[in-house]
Amino acid sequence: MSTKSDCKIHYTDSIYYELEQTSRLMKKTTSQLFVKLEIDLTLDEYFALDTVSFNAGICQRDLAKLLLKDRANTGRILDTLEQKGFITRFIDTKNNRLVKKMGITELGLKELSMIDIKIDRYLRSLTRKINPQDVERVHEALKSFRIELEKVVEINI
Amino acid sequence: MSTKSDCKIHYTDSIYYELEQTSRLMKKTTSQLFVKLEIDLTLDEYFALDTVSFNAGICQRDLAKLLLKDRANTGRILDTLEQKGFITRFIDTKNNRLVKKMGITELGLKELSMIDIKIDRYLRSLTRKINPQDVERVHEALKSFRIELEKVVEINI
DNA sequence: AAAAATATGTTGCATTTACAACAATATTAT
DNA sequence: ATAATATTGTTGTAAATGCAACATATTTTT
Repeated sequence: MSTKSDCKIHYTDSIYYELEQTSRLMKKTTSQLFVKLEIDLTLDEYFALDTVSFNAGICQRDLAKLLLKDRANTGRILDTLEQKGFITRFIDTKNNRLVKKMGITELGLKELSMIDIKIDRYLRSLTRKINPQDVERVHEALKSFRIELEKVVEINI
Repeated sequence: MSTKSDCKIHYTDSIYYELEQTSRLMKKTTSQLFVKLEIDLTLDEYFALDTVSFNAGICQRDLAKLLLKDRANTGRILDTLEQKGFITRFIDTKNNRLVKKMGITELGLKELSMIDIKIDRYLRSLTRKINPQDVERVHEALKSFRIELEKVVEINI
């Protein structure tokens, strides 16, 4: 029979759980924010647009790696962004191979800065309640942990 | 025009991103492990079974809160665990309300300890490569960050 | 030169997920 | 006492996700 005094580490006490929960909380907060501010991009579309904006001429696969999505999903997100006129896609070559590169449009830039202005106020009110140094400490700790983890896990995108 | 010298904090530099990426990596590692070890529970089923095992008599909604899933999903996961004979469900009352409580079965306990033995070896080989103190530091930092976050976000389960 | 392997993007599909609507019951307010 | 509200679990549904298979094109191997 199992009791709370087990020596075994249970799921809810693991770092796995803490990561999952924190990640979900962040997603939920930001998602609720997007609804409240009447932003008509999904979170993923916004992240993609932001990432394209300062990686001009990136190809889909490289973007997929940055966004942590597979190629199929990334393509679909880009489809909607292109259809909304926020990015343009064009065929080019990378290492002598045909790839689809992309860039942000004027309309996309306008949309992006509009969203950034909208959420900036809210994000600041959030970080006012949470000590920025704590956030930075977690961020740094997470990053080195993640980099170690990447050495162990095999990912194919 | 946006360049890499923007003062704006981009998605891929945010703590949000780091959380998402680390969380995904952990999930992928563990998921690959389950396949390799030929464990025929999904990750979520395993987490549910583990959590039920030391929260005997918990009701579905409370379990949903622990598992960070909504009630619908939690119910479906429990359906499969019950169908496989790893848990039993029974009607009881909590605060004078009818609820579905549950407990782990003998078969479930056997399955759980079998899985635990299987993955223990691998998890130890993982933590051997990553400094346990670093892991613990990240874990603690994450936890306090998450608790602060919970005060800000509204969740309804 | 031919064959095998690799890189890139797309399509199809099955799974997971969240959200809303619902049913049943119990509590609280009027 | 009746109506309104709240709690719990289930069902339906639309969206997101990841994986495998495919189509093309290029590089590497034989």
